[in-house]
Amino acid sequence: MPELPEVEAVCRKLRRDLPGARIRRARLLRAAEPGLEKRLRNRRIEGVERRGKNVLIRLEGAGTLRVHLKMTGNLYVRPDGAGLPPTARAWFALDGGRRLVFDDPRALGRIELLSEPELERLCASLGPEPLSSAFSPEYLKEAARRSRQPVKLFLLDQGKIAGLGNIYAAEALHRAGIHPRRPANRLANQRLERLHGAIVAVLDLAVQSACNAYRGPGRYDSAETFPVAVYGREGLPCPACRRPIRRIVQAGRSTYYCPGCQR
DNA sequence: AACACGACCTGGTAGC
DNA sequence: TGCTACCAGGTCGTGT
Repeated sequence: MPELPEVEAVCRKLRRDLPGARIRRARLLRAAEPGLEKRLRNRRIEGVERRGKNVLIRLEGAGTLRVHLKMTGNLYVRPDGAGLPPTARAWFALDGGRRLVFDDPRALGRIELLSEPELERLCASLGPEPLSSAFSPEYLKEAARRSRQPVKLFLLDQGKIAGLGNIYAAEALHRAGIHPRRPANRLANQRLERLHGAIVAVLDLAVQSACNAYRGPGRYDSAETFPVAVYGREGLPCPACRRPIRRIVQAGRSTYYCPGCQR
């Protein structure tokens, strides 16, 4: 799924097409409550934003459409004639003969309409944006100090940092030379500063990769261009020290790391 | 508080 | 070929 970088790429593309467009008709097959369709009719789209892994589409006088892509969701604008993939879970007829399509093979993604207070509550439940100034080394030190969680799980907690997911958390830990099982509150300040830099560097690069990796309808192929060091590479040599990458399971999810580089 | 685990869903692939 | 088992970039609710 899309983690922050892929969601950011989706938002940037939508931002070229959506602002100012009007929703003529909405079809929500299984991604939202059916009553939503009527409430979206003839609404004008004001803008597109991202918060963590959420796509936020602001509607004039009607609140904000929140789209969560979960594992396999994608959101894009196509001409009407382009047809719908069989896994399209929702689409929105726009003016100008275009369609906003929510494609989600695994059907875990969700669309909901949030009122202003609901939107505020959502945003308040999320930690700082890792690519904003709110995510400082000082913030990371303070947050880590209060958590005894293994650092990998700490990084996945959206309430602490918004937008990191399984791939880039593992990649950031590898760059920072930190073992994923190490408790967050037992990391020295210097190592947390290094982790902070690694998170920002990994996400910056991944956003670039995700934005450049556009290959065609509904694909997010950042993995094609992002230089993955550990994720999904069990048994393959670490690019830094050549020792074989290990896979462990934390909270039911795979974590990949290098036993040589990460302590 | 912290952690494991199942649920939500479908599809791709490795192994027999 | 065809079946099964397991895996998957996320999150939430429940139980210990």
